[in-house]
Amino acid sequence: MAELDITKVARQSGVAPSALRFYEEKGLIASIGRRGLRRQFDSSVLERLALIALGRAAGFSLEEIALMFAPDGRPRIDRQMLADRADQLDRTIRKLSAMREGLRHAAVCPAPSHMECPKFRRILRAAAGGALGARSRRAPDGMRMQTHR
Amino acid sequence: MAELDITKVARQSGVAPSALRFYEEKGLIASIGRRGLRRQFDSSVLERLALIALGRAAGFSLEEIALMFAPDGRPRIDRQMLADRADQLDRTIRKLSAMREGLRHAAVCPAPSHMECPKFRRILRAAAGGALGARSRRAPDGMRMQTHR
DNA sequence: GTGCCACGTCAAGTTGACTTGAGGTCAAGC
DNA sequence: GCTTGACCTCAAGTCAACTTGACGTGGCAC
Repeated sequence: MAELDITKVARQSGVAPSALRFYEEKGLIASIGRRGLRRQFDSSVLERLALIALGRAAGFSLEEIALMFAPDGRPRIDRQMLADRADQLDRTIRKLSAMREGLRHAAVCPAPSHMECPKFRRILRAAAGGALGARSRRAPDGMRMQTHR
Repeated sequence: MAELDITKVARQSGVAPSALRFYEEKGLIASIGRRGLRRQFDSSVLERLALIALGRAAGFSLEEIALMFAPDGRPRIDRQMLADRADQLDRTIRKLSAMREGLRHAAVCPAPSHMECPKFRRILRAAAGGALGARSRRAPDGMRMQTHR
């Protein structure tokens, strides 16, 4: 395994150096040493970062992800937790699919105002019942994709 | 349309009073007046809150949602924006579906460690290419569902 | 008429995941 | 040998969407 400095890791992983330092501080990754001041990483860190990205994309927090790594550094992923998260993801996907259909309809709906469209109102009720009604359960943070910044 | 005070609106919508005040401050909802100090709302605010919830669930920020209401208070939803968001949602759904399959497989995978499973590694590469690789495009905030707070 | 309490305001705090800024250090090129 | 520039540390700032706290007020029950 080759050694990479933080800049190379950043370039190859797409993770900002500041984020890499942050991850190290949180124990999510570990540098293998220093060359002078500079952190050196084993190239396996790239795989680790991919795993972290996977976890984040699946909705785990960094803290939860940290718990998935055993002290020896190898992944120690709780299979039940994975199954639970898969189910949760499944529910989310269903909700988003409904949402997508709603948006798609609203985009082409001939009603002068969306509020006058029965289908839109139905979706609205579903959203009110689904996104909010689930009793103290927050709506997903959403799928913000860095539109403008 | 009946008048509701903030407590009733909170109860019926599931939105906390502090959040309702916050929404009013942001111009997302408007109170119809006061009874003494207390805000009174037209019952149509419930529909509005549902619309806000729908927008949030679809991934719009409060700011974006605010722009969807015309000054007269009626929804002024940009159909192109909806179509765009539907497409974005679609991409997100695809990504999450892949993720779900990955999790589901990992949960039952017989390999002693996930890193030794070719399928898991394939998913990992896909995640690295999808969630991170899209060049300066952030991974979705995720589908955190308030597990433990 | 008067006390209570749920409202009100406004500023500040919270959370997660980072980024930014100030000030310091060191490996390498000239 | 000295400058340079990319890295270092540590604290503080950012962003979104609210919540919390401190302190004030007025409608309603008694």
